Amino acid sequence: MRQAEAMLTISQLAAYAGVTVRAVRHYHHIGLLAEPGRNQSGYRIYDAEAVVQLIRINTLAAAGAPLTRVQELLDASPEAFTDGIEKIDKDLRAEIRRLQRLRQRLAQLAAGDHPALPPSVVGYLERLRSIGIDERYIELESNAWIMIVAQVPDQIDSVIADKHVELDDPVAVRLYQLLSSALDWSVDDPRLVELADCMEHLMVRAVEAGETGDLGLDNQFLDLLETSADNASPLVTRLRSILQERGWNGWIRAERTPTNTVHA
Amino acid sequence: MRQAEAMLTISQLAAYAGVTVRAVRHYHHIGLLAEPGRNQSGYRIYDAEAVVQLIRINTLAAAGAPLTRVQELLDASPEAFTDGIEKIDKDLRAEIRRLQRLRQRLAQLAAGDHPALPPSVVGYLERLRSIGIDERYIELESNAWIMIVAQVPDQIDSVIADKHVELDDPVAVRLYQLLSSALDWSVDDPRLVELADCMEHLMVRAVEAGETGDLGLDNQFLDLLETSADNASPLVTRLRSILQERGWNGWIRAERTPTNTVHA
DNA sequence: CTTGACCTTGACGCAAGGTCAACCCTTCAT
DNA sequence: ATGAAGGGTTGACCTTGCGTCAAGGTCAAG
Repeated sequence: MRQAEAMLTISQLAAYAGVTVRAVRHYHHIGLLAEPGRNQSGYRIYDAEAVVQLIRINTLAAAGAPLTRVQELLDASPEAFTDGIEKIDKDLRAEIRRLQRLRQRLAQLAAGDHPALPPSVVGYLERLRSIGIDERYIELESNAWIMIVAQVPDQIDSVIADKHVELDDPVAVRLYQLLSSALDWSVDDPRLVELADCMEHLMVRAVEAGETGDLGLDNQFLDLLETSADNASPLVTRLRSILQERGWNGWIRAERTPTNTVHA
Repeated sequence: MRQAEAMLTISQLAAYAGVTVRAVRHYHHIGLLAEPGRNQSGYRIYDAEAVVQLIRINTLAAAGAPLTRVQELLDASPEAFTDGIEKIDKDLRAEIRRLQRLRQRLAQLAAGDHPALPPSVVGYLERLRSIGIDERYIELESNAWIMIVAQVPDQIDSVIADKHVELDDPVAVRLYQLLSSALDWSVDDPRLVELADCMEHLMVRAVEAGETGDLGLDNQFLDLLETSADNASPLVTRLRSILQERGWNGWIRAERTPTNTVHA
């Protein structure tokens, strides 16, 4: 009777330690918290030691330690215990940093930013935007770059550097502006000729500069643009035929005729 | 063929988005990410849109949103979407604060502090320590207080205030010092008489002051001390008989004989 | 003497994947 | 051309840390 007064029921214990009754029973079940004595009716009765132990368990578990690890720690020597806590604390700090970085990503998501393109690519798209390229075209580019980055993530920065060099040529700027506005052209728009001129100009320069287009990946990129453009508009068919009339074989790829092929 | 070059396999997709292949398939399974097309051999092939979507999913899920909630958000209007993100961010901030508080608790655990006693009790134990009480006795007190707090958490501060008043009496201080050192006494230690004197003194004062000991909880506390003391040492038996010879009935409780009972 | 709040064990459910198994493609070095 | 490596496919069970019934026994209060 005296004993009983100084003892706690499971719900009192749980409430004190800030856990659920179910959790306490779970801890008993897996042997993490020793089964206490029972009273005459089979109720578990707990003493202060159980409270202390349960609070220890809860603290460690709440900090993210798996219950098996908690078990180990509680059984360990004091040094191993503090070592273990230090480790958990380290993980905790890492987790906090992770969550903080995540908040930034969330903010970008909310702002509608395109996620997960490397900074170099984002910078390049910014530059396109700054020369007045239509947002829809940027979207096409963005998607294309995602695929490229997915396939060759490590070469991306050098590729982007090349693209920046390309944009130093006013003709290239003009080309992108035309491509962008071409999204709204009708099939027989006369500006297509100017577009073809720009392309030819750039292709000639590329051949002169000895750019064989053999990066492998740049080819992929061009294939890609080609594909999406093909799907996008019949204008492309016209463009292709214009260039073919002038003796250009591949569309964007710089090779002229079977006679003066640039690469095998 | 052109198509295929601009497409990703499931492992490429997963790697790009920073998730496992299994997770992607899981998302397909629960309808969170649309099943893409297949190539001739039945492989799933993904486009840029899938990458973007998967990164959105991963960001939200990593932030702790349940996948069903992620689903809802992705299907929701832009306003609902940003609202939802705001909510998630709020939860994230709360989680970060929780983890930071947890780091403090962990530090206390590592330091060997007694966890989860309210500040008032900790202060009281400090005071006992400061008057030279043995650490083992403090441990007994600590356990006792845990049980008390567990049973009546809201009255604890006023109880502790009373205890502080009690300790303003030098006799009480002396009593605790004797109790503390009694842990090492042999059964027939002569200082037990002084201990009994102190107790009697305090009990007389209590009766004079009209303290009926009717807090209900204070009684519990005393029962408790009594119990643990009983278990602790045969000295208690002697002490009890000494006090009974002097006409004191209950041990620590302030009631003298059947004739002048203080409470019903 | 009946409520209503606890307690008991036992069993199933859940999220968010991990981890086989058993099999089919593709590719590359031999 | 061949066979091993290294993708991919479905399907089904395993895991963690409990939540949530179900089907009762217990206990204090009106």
